[in-house]
Amino acid sequence: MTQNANDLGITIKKEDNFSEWYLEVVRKGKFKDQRTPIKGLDVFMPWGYALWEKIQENINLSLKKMDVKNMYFPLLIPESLLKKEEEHFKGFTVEAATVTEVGKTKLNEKLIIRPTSETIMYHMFSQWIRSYRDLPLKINQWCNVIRWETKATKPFIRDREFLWQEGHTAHETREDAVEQVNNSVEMYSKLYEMLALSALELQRTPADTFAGADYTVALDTLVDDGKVFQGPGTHLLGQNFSKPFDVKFENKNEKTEYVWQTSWGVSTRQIGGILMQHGDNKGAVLPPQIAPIQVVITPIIFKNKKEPVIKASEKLLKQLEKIGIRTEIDQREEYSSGFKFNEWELKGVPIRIEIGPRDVENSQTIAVRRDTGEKITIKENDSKHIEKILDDIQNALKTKAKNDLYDKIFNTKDKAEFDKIIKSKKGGFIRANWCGNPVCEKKVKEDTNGVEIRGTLYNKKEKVFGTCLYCNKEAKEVVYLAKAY
RNA sequence: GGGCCCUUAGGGUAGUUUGGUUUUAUCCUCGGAGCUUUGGGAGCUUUGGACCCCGGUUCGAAUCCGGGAGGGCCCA
Repeated sequence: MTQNANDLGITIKKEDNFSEWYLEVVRKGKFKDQRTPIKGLDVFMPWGYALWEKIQENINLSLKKMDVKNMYFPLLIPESLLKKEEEHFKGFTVEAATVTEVGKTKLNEKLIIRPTSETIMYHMFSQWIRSYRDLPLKINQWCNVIRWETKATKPFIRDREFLWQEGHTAHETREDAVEQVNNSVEMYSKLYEMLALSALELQRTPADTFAGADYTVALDTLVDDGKVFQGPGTHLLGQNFSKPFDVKFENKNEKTEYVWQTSWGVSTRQIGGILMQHGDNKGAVLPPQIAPIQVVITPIIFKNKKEPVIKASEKLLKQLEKIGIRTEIDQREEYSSGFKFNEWELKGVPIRIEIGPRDVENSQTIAVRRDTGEKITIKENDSKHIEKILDDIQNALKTKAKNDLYDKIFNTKDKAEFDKIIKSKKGGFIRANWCGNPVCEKKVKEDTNGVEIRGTLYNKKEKVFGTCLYCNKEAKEVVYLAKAY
């Protein structure tokens, strides 16, 4: 290998310096380009954006099943509107960017670039909803939001601008709203199947609940360095917004009531999660279900032997496309085969197929698995075999993610055990018991360099098996703790 | 919120400590043109491309000082 080869590939090992490794994967796999003039506002490169499109496809299908309609709301929110729900306002103004002037004219009122759209949407909801016949109202929007991080940014994981979907629903009863929360959580766990990520569905503590919500459920994943990575969140807003925003309806008994609401979203942050979880020292490893290209065919072209190789490649392409496998032929002649192999490995395409003159003679091809590097001989016309390998890869990644998660949940029954495991400096989740006192919650985070209570299992009441991890008094809940990204 | 490090072509770097005819800035890679190649990052010829920004010190600044912006790491 030459010096050149080193520079083109991943030069930092995942196990040596996780953060730097991650940045190389993002850059060299051409997922994002960070070289913009403004911190935390990056360019999504086609390969990175294609992943987002796959996530959108998956979510849009689920939305359709739940009868949620896509809409679009304005980018700017008058400050007075954001202020209507006090907790919400407090939670978001710190990172909100505002528009204060146009040309040389100062605006009468600050316009806030949406950090999330509850307020602008519910202003409209109050005008649309009159009767129980208007409910449930279920809408979603795909958009960008701005949350101005002041310090550390990290592509996909912590950006100042990111893309997401935010779903918002209004219901007649609390029960209906809770059911929607359950449906949304299920939608996200389905998405996680596609991403081959494994997560705990955790209900956040009151201190960590979405600003203005009754409760929040979020999917927490572990990444390789043992830190927790927050995935999609779902919030039961209750009537906290419908009251200040005056979203009322007349029920069947002709009585006026406030609606019950939910909101939920998943962002481009997931892409970072995929790269962190599955990537290796050769670059990204994409789960087949989300990979924009699942199979890349690299014809090995020799002078005078080009025709049959290209012909065989095109034939295989057609076969694979016929059974719905996203396939591409890399016909570029200016690059050597070795160069192409490495490049597709950086990008994380699940299977590479090599077709050279020798293979054409033997009526076969060589498939190489991105996750294991295994070389598999595929007989001509056996495209089903390729399909099976794709399934195998998806399952292998999923299983690994699951093991990574469950291998890193450590049980502690009291303060002594908890302190001991903190000292041993393992990453991952700590499963412990908590008295429910927010003071203990706060102190624990302070004393442990940021290991925080992430919540309790959602919809699964666990039996307390010890005393509070901080005060050692009687515990009320089983909680999961971890250090967060 | 606190601390530390970094910024030289598209990417990676040498030079910065000790300011100067070694500086119209090194090497590799990269882009263009051409020829030869292609089973794990091919070779040759030719050509192109950079001192983050603003201000200060100085006869003279990539180099020293101040500020800003951008990038990164660690801690709360």
